Amino acid sequence: MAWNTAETKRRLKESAVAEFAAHGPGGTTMERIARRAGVNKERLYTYFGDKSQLFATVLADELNKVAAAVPLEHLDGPEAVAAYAAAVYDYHAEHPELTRLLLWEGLLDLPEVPDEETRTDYYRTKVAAFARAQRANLISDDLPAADLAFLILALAGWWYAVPQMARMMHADEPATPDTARAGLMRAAMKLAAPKA
Amino acid sequence: MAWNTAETKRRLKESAVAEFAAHGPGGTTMERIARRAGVNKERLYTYFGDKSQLFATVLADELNKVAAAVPLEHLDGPEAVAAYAAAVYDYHAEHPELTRLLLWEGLLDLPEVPDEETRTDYYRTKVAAFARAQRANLISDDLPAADLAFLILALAGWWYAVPQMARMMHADEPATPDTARAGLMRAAMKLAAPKA
DNA sequence: GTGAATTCCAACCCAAACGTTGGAGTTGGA
DNA sequence: TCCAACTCCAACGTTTGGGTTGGAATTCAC
Repeated sequence: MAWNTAETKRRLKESAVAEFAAHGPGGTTMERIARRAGVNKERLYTYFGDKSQLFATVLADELNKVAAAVPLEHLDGPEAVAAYAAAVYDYHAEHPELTRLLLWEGLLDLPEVPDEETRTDYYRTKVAAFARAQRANLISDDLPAADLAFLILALAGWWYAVPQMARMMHADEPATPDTARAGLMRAAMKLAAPKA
Repeated sequence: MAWNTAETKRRLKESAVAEFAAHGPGGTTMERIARRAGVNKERLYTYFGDKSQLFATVLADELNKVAAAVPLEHLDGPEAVAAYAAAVYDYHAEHPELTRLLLWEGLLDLPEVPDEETRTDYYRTKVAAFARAQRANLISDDLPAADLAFLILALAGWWYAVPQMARMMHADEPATPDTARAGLMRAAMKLAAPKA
């Protein structure tokens, strides 16, 4: 059988993403990552360095995707903000591993984050879109653009950050993904609505 | 020196809360918990069972506090909702360990949570307060009460869940705890404002 | 084709951490 | 006062898991 280093690396990283997302940096073992990829453990060390380096690599590569995800060029009103919030919500649903990596990164509370520059730039473009819409009087400007953008993401992300709280708060009338999504859109719209 | 089992237990649990909150279940060692408490490791096992039992105990005891925290009897309008949001935000700031435990619990994604009954009841009272205010036409009723309450908590908690994202999104105009708090209150008020 | 460099793995080393044990000190009741 | 029960700890056994090594299979340059 021929060597295929690119494929081996890919498999290892894919496996690392899954394991780190599922169990966090502390709960993950190099052994398991390698086994899941069907590759010898030693490959991890030669390709990616030790465990913490591997974790940093995974964070940098994957969370860049999160920051870049869900394109946002033009916001022409509160409805567009609601649609954006819904798209972020859907993105979380489709990529639970990335959401979990993001939360785990938050818990590490590093003074600086892998690839902070690039990711900051991505977020900057989102904030800029909100700021433009504010200047054009298309959406409310009583919150700083960065706050507004951040809080929209909060509405979408909180469901995934504390699913147990979501379950307990909705004990009497269980929330489905659809009702959650609808409520989220309505809330986003209200946050973005310009004063009458 | 006289024995003092109650005090020993208290010290151990306090220490466990701090360690688990800081490093998560995976990153915490029984050794460190015991050392921090100035007690022998073996005490942990006789008093609390193994590591996972200890973690479950800590979660149950401490997260009950979170659910019960920030009293909320009567909401007489959007301003009261904003004040509640701010109080929750302040609570997170004062008890970062509990916030972190909550997030860690969320990441474990257990099918059931320690002490789920009791905690559900606490959350139920919060939702009920929102529902009462809605029926009295004091706040907006275009969102289900549970959704509204949950999203208010989202606004307050997201800052602590993903501090790195907060930092990156506010790169150009750094947010202080005060500006964050002010923005949060404004947002909460808008979510709760009845339609004109 | 041959040898140097590369990819891969089984087996190993060792430190860390979980959990236990045997025994010494302390208490309280009969 | 004596002993049964309890509190505590130092030291230990064992497993897990991070990281390495020696060597076999493969590739590629010449």
